[in-house]
Amino acid sequence: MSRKPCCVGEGLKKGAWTTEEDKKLISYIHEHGEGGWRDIPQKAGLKRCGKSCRLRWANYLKPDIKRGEFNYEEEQIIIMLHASRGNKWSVIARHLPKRTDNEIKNYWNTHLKKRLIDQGIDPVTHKPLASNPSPATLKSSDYQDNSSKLRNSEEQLRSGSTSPKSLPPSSSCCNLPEGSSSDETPKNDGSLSSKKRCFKGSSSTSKLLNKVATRASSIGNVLAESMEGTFISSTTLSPSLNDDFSETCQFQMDEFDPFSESSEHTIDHMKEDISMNFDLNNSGYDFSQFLEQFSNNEGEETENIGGYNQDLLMSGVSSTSVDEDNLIPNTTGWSSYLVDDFI
DNA sequence: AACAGTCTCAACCGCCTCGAG
DNA sequence: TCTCGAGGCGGTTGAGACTGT
Repeated sequence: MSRKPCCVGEGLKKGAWTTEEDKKLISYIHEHGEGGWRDIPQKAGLKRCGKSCRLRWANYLKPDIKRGEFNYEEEQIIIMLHASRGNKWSVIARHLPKRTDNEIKNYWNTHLKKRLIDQGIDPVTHKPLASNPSPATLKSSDYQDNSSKLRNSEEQLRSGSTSPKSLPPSSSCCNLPEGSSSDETPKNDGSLSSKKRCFKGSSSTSKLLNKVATRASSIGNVLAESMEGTFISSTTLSPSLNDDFSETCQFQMDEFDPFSESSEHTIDHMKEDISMNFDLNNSGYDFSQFLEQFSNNEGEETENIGGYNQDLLMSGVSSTSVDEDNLIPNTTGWSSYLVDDFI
């Protein structure tokens, strides 16, 4: 059954919006509020499709939209959530306040996806591609050289003094002086592409992405199972989450600490997402227990130095691959943990 | 300086979901 | 229960910006 198009394109304008059109739309919505999109073009004096108006408002004009580049932590959230939810951009957007699904989708397609591929990680499955060049091409000296820079850059990120594109690996690989690129807006000064190319060549980035992918894969599997309801049926949850589950997750809620507001927000939405897919009350599942379990696993995190845990990545059931020698104690946060492991 | 290739992202398209009648 | 329409969503496109030669 074919549907009638939402707007019959008689005299309707398409393409880029002009400032004048933006003003009209903003003015109208400020006065009348959102909704009734089909009628808005006529009432606002716009020769646009209602759908186009809604998109323009939602993706660009809405006052609480955070524009500009994604910061480091936002990237981690996107990667993790993509691992668990796939291309559910609207769901991912709910975990990133003030970001639109369209923006996240674009950022994934133009940046994150390519970077994962470059590092030998399948952006769809978040598992290694058939031939993963990353670990073999990484030099341990690279990690050491970059570790301090990574810390500095991350501090900049936290303080909001750096632009997201000047991510730790990016800035360090380019050997740019501290701060030289941090306050630039690539889109304005044309430096975006050069930075991007630097990023691709970063060995520390390889490591970082592998670690992120590892976590993404882990939390992705857990969340996916949870949301499908198979987690409850296939995992012993009573009286509490079992050890296998803990090891499988490889995910410590403490790591969210540096996210501050966003981490709280993220966790809340994770609860929401999971609760939407199965009845937590009936199952006896307690999300706070879930979080507590993760927190209590501090120190059980395992990684393979110089590469990443292939078993973990490949299987998503990582409990069989634990490197006891590389336990990470006293993780103070997701980001610092990632950085710490470079040392 | 000119051209070709590449990248980015705003915007569009078409399908899906959900609520009202 | 069914139909219809508004809004939402994810995939795709293409103009403009940028880079390399």
